[in-house]
Amino acid sequence: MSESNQAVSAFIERMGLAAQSDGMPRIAGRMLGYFIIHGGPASLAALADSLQVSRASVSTNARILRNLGVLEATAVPGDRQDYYQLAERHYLRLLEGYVERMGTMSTSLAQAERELPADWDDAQARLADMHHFIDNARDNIRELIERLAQRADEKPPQGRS
Amino acid sequence: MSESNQAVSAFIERMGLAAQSDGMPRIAGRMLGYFIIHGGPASLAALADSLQVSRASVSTNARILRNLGVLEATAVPGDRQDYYQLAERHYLRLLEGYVERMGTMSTSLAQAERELPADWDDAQARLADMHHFIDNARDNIRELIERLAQRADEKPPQGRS
DNA sequence: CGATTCGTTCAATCAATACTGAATGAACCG
DNA sequence: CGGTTCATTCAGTATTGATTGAACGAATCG
Repeated sequence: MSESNQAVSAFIERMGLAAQSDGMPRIAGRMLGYFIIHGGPASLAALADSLQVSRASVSTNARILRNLGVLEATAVPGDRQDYYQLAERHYLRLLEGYVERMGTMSTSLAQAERELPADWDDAQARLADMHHFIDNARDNIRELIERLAQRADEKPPQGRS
Repeated sequence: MSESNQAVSAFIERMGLAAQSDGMPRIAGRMLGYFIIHGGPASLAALADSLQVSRASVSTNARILRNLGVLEATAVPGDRQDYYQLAERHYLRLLEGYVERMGTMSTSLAQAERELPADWDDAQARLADMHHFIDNARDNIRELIERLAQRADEKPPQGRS
């Protein structure tokens, strides 16, 4: 029992670090870890209690995850607290985040190509090269997402607690 | 001329922001932007001067980019300064970074599966589900990288300044 | 209604980390 | 060899952004 609890918090903490290196607040990552382990709907109060952070933090980070589409709000009949649970195929959203960042990258490149003198031959070549690559990669990953989402549809995720 | 300079520094700054949202120091991003625009080998002194930052910053960020494989050291005959230039297909390295992070994610999940009680049915299911997805995505992106790297081999990038 | 229980927001605090200047050491030059 | 020019490292500063406690407003219940 103490064994498992140890493993659980280690995992949750690791998720926090991983989130951080992805440019996300650490608490958001830990919350995600919590849900992966404990599943099911959980109230903000329960999260704050379990992760030992303030309710304010839980509230703001819940919103972040909700906006990302990783968490979704749910309701428990007869209880007026807000409950959250993992969104179906929440991990797809992480990839979508990558795709989005590549999108802004792409538009930056396009803008540079437009605004720089056309006879900056070398610069234009490098911009176009990179731009082409990014768009290509983006399309591929997007396609990958759709393929994976579809495959998950065939064998939908199981089991609520 | 003032027009282009304006566009150049805007682009460089944008690259800085993009780098930051990827969890990288802003100056590293700006350096990358510099090289995309100006190409060719550049000395640390030139970078520091052009980007208006200290030599110390340029030095440490150059090492970061070098370790990432985005920049590579080069030499100019008759000049003993250190020169840097963009690595061939530097953008591939960015994707590789994603792949790597997915790798650590994957091992975290594996470890949790191992250390948690096997009869935590729901938790194990969620872990396995996510784990499976991540590995899948990782393989796909890795494959994508190879495909794109290969395609670039056929029509290798042109033009030095 | 009055009291209570929530969730959210906001100002303030705290922690992390990027950046800098000065010091150090290595490589070259006369 | 002294002198010079670099790059790097390190301790300190500054900035950014995450986290918190307190205040507020909305909803529920007796």
